Amino acid sequence: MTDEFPTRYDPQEAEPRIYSQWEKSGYFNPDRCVEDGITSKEADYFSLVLPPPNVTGTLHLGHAFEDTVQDIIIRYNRMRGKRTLWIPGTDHAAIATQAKVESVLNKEEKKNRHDLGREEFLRRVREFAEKSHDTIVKQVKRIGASLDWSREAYTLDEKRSSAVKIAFERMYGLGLIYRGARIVNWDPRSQTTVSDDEVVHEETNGLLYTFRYDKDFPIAISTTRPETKVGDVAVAVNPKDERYKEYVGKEYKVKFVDKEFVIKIVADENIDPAFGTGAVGVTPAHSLIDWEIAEKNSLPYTQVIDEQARMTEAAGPLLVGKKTLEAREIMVTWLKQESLMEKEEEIKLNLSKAERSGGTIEPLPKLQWFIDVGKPFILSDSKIEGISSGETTTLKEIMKQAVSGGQVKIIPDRFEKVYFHWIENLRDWCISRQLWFGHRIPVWYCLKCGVPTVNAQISSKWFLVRHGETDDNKEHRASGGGRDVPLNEVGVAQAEKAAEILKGQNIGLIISSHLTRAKQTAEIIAKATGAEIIYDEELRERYMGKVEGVHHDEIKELYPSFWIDYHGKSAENESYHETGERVHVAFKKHRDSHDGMNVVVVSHGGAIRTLLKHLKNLTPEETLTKMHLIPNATPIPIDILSQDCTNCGEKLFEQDPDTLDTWFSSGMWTFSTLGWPEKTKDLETYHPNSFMAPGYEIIFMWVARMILMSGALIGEVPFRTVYFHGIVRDKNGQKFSKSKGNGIDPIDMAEKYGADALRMALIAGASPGNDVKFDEDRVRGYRNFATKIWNASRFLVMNKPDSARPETITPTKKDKEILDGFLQIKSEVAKHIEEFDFHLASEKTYHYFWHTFADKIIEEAKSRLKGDDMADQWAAYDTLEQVLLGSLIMLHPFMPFVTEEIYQKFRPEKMLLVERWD
RNA sequence: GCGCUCAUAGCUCAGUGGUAGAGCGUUUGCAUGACACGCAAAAGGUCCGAGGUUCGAUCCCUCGUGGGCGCACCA
Repeated sequence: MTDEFPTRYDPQEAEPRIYSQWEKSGYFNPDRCVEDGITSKEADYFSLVLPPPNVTGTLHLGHAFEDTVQDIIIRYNRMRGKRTLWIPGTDHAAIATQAKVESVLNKEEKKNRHDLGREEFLRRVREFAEKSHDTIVKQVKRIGASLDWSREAYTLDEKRSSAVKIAFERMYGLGLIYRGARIVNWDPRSQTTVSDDEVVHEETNGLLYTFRYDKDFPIAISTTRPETKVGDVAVAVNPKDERYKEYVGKEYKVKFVDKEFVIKIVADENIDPAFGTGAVGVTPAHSLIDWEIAEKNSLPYTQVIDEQARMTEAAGPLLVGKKTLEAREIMVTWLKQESLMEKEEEIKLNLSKAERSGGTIEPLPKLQWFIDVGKPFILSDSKIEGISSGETTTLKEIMKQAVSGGQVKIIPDRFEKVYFHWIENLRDWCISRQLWFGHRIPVWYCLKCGVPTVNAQISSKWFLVRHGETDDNKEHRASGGGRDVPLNEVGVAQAEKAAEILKGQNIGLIISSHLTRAKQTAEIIAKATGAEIIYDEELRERYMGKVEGVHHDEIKELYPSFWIDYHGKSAENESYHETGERVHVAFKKHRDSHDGMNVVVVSHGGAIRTLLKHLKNLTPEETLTKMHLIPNATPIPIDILSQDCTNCGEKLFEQDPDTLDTWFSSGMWTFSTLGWPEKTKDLETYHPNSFMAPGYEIIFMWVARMILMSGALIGEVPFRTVYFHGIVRDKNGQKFSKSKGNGIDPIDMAEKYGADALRMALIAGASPGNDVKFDEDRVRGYRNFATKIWNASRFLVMNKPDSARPETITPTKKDKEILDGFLQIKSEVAKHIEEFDFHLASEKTYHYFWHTFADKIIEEAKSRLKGDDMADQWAAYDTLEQVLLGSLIMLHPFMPFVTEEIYQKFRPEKMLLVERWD
């Protein structure tokens, strides 16, 4: 017996073996438990869903901690006989993952995402995400998390994508999602908008400048950003401010920098008379507050900063094209030269930064999609306490009610205050992101009139493809319908890349220009897609007459209007106008005769450009100046929807290029994982979730959004209890982060000391909502504890009485006391778990096992086991065994591996995982 | 500015209205037939400061000091 019970337990060997045994049993899946009669069909449910880790790399100790908390409660409830479901999954984490891949790309290949193009970049991101996913799954399993892998989900998988689409449509239909021009937080570094919650404030030292627009202007204003002042339209003062009362309502013409302005004096409550001069220059385009003041007073706006954080043309010749900081210096110098500067003083100010990229947020007016949190709508089917079905409510109200009505219990309760406070200050949620990785916004704009269609299915897709590169292209020679040159090497590679992209698009037909460069491109695509090619000369490039093959610079000299005159024919060429007409007619003909299939059209730069002029209803000027040149071998998708444009009846659409805020899909996590929008059995059975264990740092980003989405879409709260755990920090209280290099891989800890030890170390010192400082010494301590459990069990095996087990064992008074004592502890532990005091529960089991069971009970039993009284030997042993097995049950949620391993040595036919606690 | 939170043994942290606990560390014995990742014993704390409530406070209240964090403003 001692052969198979060495003095040391080896977690590294045992843990993976035990995990796969559990997996094979299928008992992580509640359906299986019911089938095998382990769980009653009528039993209560207990469900939770794993907060999906971001596929940005690997898990850290914080995840291990989070997983442990959940695993404890799920194992406990499973052993209590409930139908327990814990669903695993991962989050695509749009901005975080994209940023990660971009930074790798930049480091390793010195490229940005635009160098690769949308499709290729996304392929790389997916590849990366998949790798991360695999690592993450391995890690989660190593920790011992008893997740039902058969239900694994991903926020970007097919089911979740379709759920997102339907959610968007429904919320749009309810008027909860709208498109509007508003001031948004623009991150110039990652070139996207971000939500208010993704902005962090950093205190910095700044200068407050006080100046006048010109000498005759009656009021001096204060600002920290003089460069934005060229976008001013008004000066706002407090209505009670006596100094300025006489000016309110008046308009002044000013000459400022090199522009003429009209500045109106307005009154606004929000202005603090004590700050600066008590007068503020109102810059609606670059400040949210100013935007609101402008709205109230019907003032116009001038955008003077662009998406690159550079000054626009509207900023005037002195500043145009300059970075904002440069522009600031220029402004300050100018103000001083003109003697308009009255004061400069140092002040502290908060700089807004994008949480992910660190870019300085630039508030800009942009046309974006928003969720309206204050809009009244009818919640048709409500199970939310305090809001009845059919009642008019708002998203804010739902979020408030869910918690104040007690349906969502927040632990620890101090976070309720934080939650309510956030809701009070909540503004509309900007959900569109200018990122590539994520759920594409399910909105199509009519190519012709631009009107959006939301509730739509794609019935077929057309792709316009310009041929790959030729030597003419490379050497900047005009290459029209009169020249027939082949692809060069680069061009072939480009065509192959395009073919790769189109391969997955179920292409039914390729229609190509007959010119060699197009033909070659089409053939490469045909090979990859298996589609047939038909040729149409009408799709040829614009005929360039006398300049065919001539270098672009030379053309500019010879025929200056050649590239810019839409109707020009000066080089005996075909005009752009003529080309467009020709190609458009051809395109229309093909469109009509190849309905319902996905088609690739291979043509040329000028031809596609002028075709798009017709399709998009552009002016000649827009076509030639504003529209970008068509890149080689990059498919331009055009969607044909199941319905025509409701505004103009046209059939061709392009999808909104933006993607959704990643929290939009994570907000649906509790029900999208259960199969929503289908009315699945899972959804009916397991929603709302019983429990949820996120970190308190995502209370707004995620938890509030889950309550919002769940309320809006299914009229339910997402979960009953939300338990906020703290952040795991290093020994010195620092957050773990890659940049600090203090990261610890939970796998390393599990390999070194065992997952059981790691779990105990994480959970034992952690009261709800408080941060945990991680100390390897503690892990070692609990590794020792695992060994203690092991050896106490070993003692029992070695000291089992030799005689035959008697029919009946009569416990002594002492035995009864011991058993009563144990049951007392066990019920206390159960109570702690049920009250989510996992730290108390784990410490109590620890203390009992070591210092009561091992140190006292076993020690005291030794003399009885060695005594002469056979019956008493058995009585003593039987008590020990009962307490041991009971303790293993009690310890199992915390230390699942070692307890399972030992339990099966005593009860080979059983599995502790599904043994009953009571 | 508003709010939250923490301050307990050398370190990291639990905890309680009746003068305190764990892990690691330290000291002293022990190779005691389960376990040296152990056993037995021990040292070590005016439970941040001041005041209040109470028969009694480390725990409740007020103020203060010093950390951490959130939110808002930031012209």
